[in-house]
Amino acid sequence: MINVSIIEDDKVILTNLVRYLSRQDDIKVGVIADSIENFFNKIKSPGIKFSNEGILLLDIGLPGISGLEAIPLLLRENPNLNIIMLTTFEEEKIILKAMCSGAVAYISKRTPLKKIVEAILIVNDGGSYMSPMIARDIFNYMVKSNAPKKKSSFLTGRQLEILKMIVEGKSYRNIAAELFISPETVRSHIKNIYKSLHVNNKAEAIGKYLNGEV
Amino acid sequence: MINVSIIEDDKVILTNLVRYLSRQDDIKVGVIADSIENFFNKIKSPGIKFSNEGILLLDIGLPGISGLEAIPLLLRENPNLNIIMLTTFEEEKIILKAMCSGAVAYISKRTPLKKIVEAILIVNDGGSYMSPMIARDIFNYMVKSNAPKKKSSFLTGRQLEILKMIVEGKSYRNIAAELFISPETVRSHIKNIYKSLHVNNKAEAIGKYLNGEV
DNA sequence: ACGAATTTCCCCCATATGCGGTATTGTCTC
DNA sequence: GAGACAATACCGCATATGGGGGAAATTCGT
Repeated sequence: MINVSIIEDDKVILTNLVRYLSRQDDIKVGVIADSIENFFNKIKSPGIKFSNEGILLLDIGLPGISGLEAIPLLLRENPNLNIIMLTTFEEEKIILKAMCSGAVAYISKRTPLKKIVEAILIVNDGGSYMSPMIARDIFNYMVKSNAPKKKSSFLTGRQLEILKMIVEGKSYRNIAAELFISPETVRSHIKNIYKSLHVNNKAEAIGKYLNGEV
Repeated sequence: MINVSIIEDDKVILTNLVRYLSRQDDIKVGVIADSIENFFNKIKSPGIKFSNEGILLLDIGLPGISGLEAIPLLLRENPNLNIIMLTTFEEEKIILKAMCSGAVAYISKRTPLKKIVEAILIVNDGGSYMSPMIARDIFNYMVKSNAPKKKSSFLTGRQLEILKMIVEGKSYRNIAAELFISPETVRSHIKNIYKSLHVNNKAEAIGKYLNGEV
């Protein structure tokens, strides 16, 4: 039995959700609220028992504290809560922010109720659900954030190999041993790496590497 | 009608896929191959027509050139190709790499054929499909890379201050000068930082810092 | 096949870094 | 007021690192 709580300010959507979810065999509708404040009041009141290990359907556009802002608050109190964001906005930035805040799934309110139930089951199973358009946005984001990194790479294969080992914290000596070359050679390579990257010490080189500037 | 090509070295899986996909109304099976090399040969041979605007199901673990390595090659020639990765490995790193390389969807081979067709339709529609477990991995990745700033911070304010300067590539001497303290003090702090972080050189400390582990 | 680029190796020398100690001062807590 | 800890500072020593050279072998591109 999956305990599903809901925070949603739109009466119509909320009613439909509660009605539909109540009919599902494996789902038990828990606390329902129309705002974050309201929700916190309810779960603190003695009459209501809130399962803090279940699933929370959370509207992103709430009056007062927004759903987005509420994610960290909710997770701090209930770290095992699985939050599924509900929203009408499928904008990339909001999605990314929600994901980074700790929500585990993201569903458009236009999604049929049946799919929402499916998402709940998936999340309960340790998975994560994304509407296809949202998934595509995320893919695009990932591609975007990684594609323009290939611009540079002034470095030769050997140099890159050695730089990686530097980043891993290996000493010249270790690198030399691992590559079966002389430490002097390693030093030479590193001098050249520094010249190519326009840096003059390990720290900056590592910084550039880890920032994808290599 | 969606044109779906397939590169997959496992005969059984390939046969099943082709048979099942052929039966679908909206799908036309295009070029099939068991390796990247084979695929390129086929699409270059005059007898075979390859729709470079369709969908390509691409196995990630191919002999010779791997599916992962092939993504950029394929996309360079056919920028409008939608690549769906097929794989048995649902490891986070591979997924991220595939996504970053330009694949638009990622499906486990364990996924039922019906779901694979669903994914093809979604991708054809401009969306993106991810198996739930993969989606969860991605969420976790996003969260990890942005949220966990609270976890650690074993470091005192002064230590953190100094670590930041280390990361910026400053020498002990520079740091000392900037903080109006003795270089010896800086050395002391750094010794303590290393102890706290369980590292024993700059490189590892910088790595931890830039990976958000501090 | 020739030159460019890459990879390999060595020298010297100054400084930086890592690790082992020890010690003083102030602050905070119990 | 004892104990813990942060911040300050110092010493010595071994190794690591950065910068300056030079030079041979190998691979690569055209």
